[in-house]
Amino acid sequence: MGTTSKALSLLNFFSRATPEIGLTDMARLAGMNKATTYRLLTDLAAHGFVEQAGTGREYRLGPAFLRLSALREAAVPMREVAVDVLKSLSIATGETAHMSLLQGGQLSTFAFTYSDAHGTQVRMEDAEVLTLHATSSGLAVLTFSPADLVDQVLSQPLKALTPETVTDAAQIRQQLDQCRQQGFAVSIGGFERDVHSHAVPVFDSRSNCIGAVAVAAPVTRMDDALQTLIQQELLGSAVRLTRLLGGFPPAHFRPKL
Amino acid sequence: MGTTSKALSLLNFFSRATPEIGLTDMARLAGMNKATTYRLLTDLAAHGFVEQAGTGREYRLGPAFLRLSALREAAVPMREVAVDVLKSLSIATGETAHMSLLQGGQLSTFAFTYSDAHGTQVRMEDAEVLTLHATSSGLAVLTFSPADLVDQVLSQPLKALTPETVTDAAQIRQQLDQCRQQGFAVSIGGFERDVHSHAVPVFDSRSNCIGAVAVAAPVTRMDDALQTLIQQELLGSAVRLTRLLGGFPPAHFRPKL
DNA sequence: CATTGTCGGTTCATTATTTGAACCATTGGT
DNA sequence: ACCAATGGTTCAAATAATGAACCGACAATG
Repeated sequence: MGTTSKALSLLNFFSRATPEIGLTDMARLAGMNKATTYRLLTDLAAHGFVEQAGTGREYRLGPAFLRLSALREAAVPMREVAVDVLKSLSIATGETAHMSLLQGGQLSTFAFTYSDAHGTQVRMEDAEVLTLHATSSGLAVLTFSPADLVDQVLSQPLKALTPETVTDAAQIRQQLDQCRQQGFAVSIGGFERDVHSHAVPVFDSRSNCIGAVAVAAPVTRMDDALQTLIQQELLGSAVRLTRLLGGFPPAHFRPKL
Repeated sequence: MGTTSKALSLLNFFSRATPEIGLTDMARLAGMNKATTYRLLTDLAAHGFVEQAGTGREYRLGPAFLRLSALREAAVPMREVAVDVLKSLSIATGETAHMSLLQGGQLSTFAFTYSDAHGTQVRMEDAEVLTLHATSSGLAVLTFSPADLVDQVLSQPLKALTPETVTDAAQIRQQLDQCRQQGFAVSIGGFERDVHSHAVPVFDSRSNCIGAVAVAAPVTRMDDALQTLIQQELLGSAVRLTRLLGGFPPAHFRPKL
């Protein structure tokens, strides 16, 4: 791995749960020498990609991202486009709609909309990491990802996030087959208890799967009629989103509408 | 310069005006070999920091920034805090208020609010680069920056953005002296014609100047009363913002209120 | 329709940078 | 007063970055 990649990979250790990381911890997390880690962090800090909170304190993500994400959004108004599509999706289904993006092997939510049709709704958080094996979005993405990513994910021990999480690799592969046939993936309580979610992949201009659109509803509200509605709306929204983002569904994405 | 810094510095060439840059152009801009540039861009692309638009197309900023800026904002809700302060500032003055951040020698706007007190108002753009010598924010930042940054900026030929832009280094140093005494900087039509703006620096926890708050009004509306109002409100807002962001004004920032 | 220029991308011997074990200096807990 | 952390630093050894030249593809040009 090149030096640049090492430096950039450090940024992936920051998360909602651990927004600040000390030098020693970071070195251990990255499996790198402390001196190396220090120099990389210093380089990142010089460009505002990380900063140190107080005096001699831990590192956290820097202010550069504010500027660069504003520029990105100005060049490619992805979030705006996504929110538009998600909004109508959540209105049509009466449930929470969200979109996630795959970046460096991690899937994280980047936009979501709520419906006000019901008092209860599934709550989302920005930039939350969605496990690939335990969410409908993850399954949808895996289904249309290169085999080596699938193998890599499924060869590791799979963590059960709820009692309902499917952690058996063979069983997950079955789910992927089903998703390939139906065009959408399903997860019932696999990520959060009492949440039933459907997801459909989204593709870029080279037909690589870049993420997924999903609708999440409380299991108590889910019935056949709602499932059918969600599946139809979701497939339509995902295809529309793919097109709006300048992407093309691959040849092997043939949902039976 | 280390490899990491080189890679990160490539990102600075993207701007609102040039959101996409080809390999050859990028190499020329960065003054680096094409092969080097290619490898760096590839590394950046692997982490989602840049991406290629179509097939064999130019590079642009990638989707990683969406995620990382969301995480940054979750850890350090700077924008939220800033917008709150700016909102009351623009209400109090009846004019456009904005805040800019200094990153890697570049000052760029990262939040702004409008007032609806008048039909005309100064318009802002997100992530717009503010020149250090031709804007009130730039002058405010320079005033409280290390001498070497000031020297570096003023030793280069200064570009005139309007007929009113002050491009004489000695004259600018006078403006900096005045800002040091008054606590705020002023620019009349130096960046955009017919815009009269005031700015006050903002500091971090180590009392380094990290940016500025400013109020921009049409020159036609500016009179003594408005100037006094803006200066008072601005100084108060900047100090409040510095505190809210966990910063401390340095010993030599002594505005006479 | 051949010519030329430019583009993104690739190669590989040379070279300069990164690396990491050991070492400081501080801090905070016991 | 001690010990065990921490962030930060050093310098010879090892490795990764570098850049001139080179491709193949495409577009404009004559």
